[in-house]
Amino acid sequence: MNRRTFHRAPEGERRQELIEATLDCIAEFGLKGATVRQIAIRAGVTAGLVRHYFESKDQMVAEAYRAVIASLTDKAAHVEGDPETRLRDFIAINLTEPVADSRSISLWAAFISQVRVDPILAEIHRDGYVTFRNTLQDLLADFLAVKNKPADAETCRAYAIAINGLVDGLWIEGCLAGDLFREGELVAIAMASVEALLGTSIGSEKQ
Amino acid sequence: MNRRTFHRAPEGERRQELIEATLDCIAEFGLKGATVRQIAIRAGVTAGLVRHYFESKDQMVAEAYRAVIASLTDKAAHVEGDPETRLRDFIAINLTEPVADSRSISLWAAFISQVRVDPILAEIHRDGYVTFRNTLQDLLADFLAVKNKPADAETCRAYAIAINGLVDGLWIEGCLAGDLFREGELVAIAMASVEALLGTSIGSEKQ
DNA sequence: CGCATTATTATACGCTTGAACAATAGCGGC
DNA sequence: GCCGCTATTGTTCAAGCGTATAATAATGCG
Repeated sequence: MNRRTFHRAPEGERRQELIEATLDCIAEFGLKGATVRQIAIRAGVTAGLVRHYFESKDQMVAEAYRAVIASLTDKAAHVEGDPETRLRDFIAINLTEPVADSRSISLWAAFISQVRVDPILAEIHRDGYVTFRNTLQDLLADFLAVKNKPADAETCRAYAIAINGLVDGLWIEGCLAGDLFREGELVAIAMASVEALLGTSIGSEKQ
Repeated sequence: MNRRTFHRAPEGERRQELIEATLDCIAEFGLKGATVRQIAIRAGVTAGLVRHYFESKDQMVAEAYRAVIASLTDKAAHVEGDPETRLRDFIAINLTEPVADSRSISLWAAFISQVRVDPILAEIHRDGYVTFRNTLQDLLADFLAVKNKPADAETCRAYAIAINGLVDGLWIEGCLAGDLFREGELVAIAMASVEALLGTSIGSEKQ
């Protein structure tokens, strides 16, 4: 009756492994397929360990949601360069892998479907959404200023809502039916659409 | 030990009730909370009855997904009038209740998160998406023809992708954070955006 | 009205779930 | 090199899952 050998992982590392395993299971089997046992197998540990790192499975799932939102927003929030470049990069990043792929949207959708059910997830979601749209709104304000266009708060708000919607919608199309589009087609359509919306070139032909 | 009294429902009716109850449970408790027992309670019957109407729970859920897609697409697919009116109505319908509300997106997201997992749901999804985008593409072709604008297939395709993305994205924003917008704001932004994208008035100021 | 049909209830079964807990193996400090 | 600490294992438990099935009440037909 021998017990398995194992190694004691450094504190934060094992937590991160468990969160990653949670996301893998949700993406592969859906929320209801992401059981404590399945997650433990994926992480290469036994089920009991989950409760050593997290107060409950629900808490682990909530932290996994934070990780998903971070992966979807971090890259786009850290674009650099002049406003025009940043706007172009913002669009391109959100419509290209790894942000735009079927795993991302499976994870996103799994959590969104729980937002109405679980107030904790709802709060995490709201924070992420507001941050994302504010990032875009600031970016647009800088861009319009450079282009000598009206950049009052109300105008920027409307543009941010529209472009946020456009990017989100194209992101979904790309994630769910990527095979229906040609290479680079979605990014090109997004660039052209944003230029039409803002009535200004964003230099997308330079790309 | 008395047995409950009950009434024998006409064939199709009880099926419909069970599907509605399934959707109610998914919206309220999430996919994993939509158990056979919970669904039966919601429908006012006992759990055993489910298997009298459906081969399995999975089959019932798949039919429920078909019902969701129908509820999201039927109204918009049956707009009437001249092309300009149809385009306006198409946009307005998709961004107004009952299509745009938090229950709709919870249901939609719950199923989307399973599309990668379940091939049957994937097929239902694909059919719905293609139909929806083709409806929009045909509508745009009619509209552009009336406006004496270029309406070749490639142009219509690009416009359909962009506007479909825009409408989907605004739909999500409205569903998930309706309280962040003023009454009619999303529809107004959508109309203005579509006009900018197409470079043509769609008569939205008449509304 | 009585009978056959079947929609519906009620109960049971085997399995999986999240959680609890005692036993133990790895590891850092001395 | 041993020892104490604790991260990890392995087992157990009650609850809930989807499904199967037998009993029964409602309904339509002669």
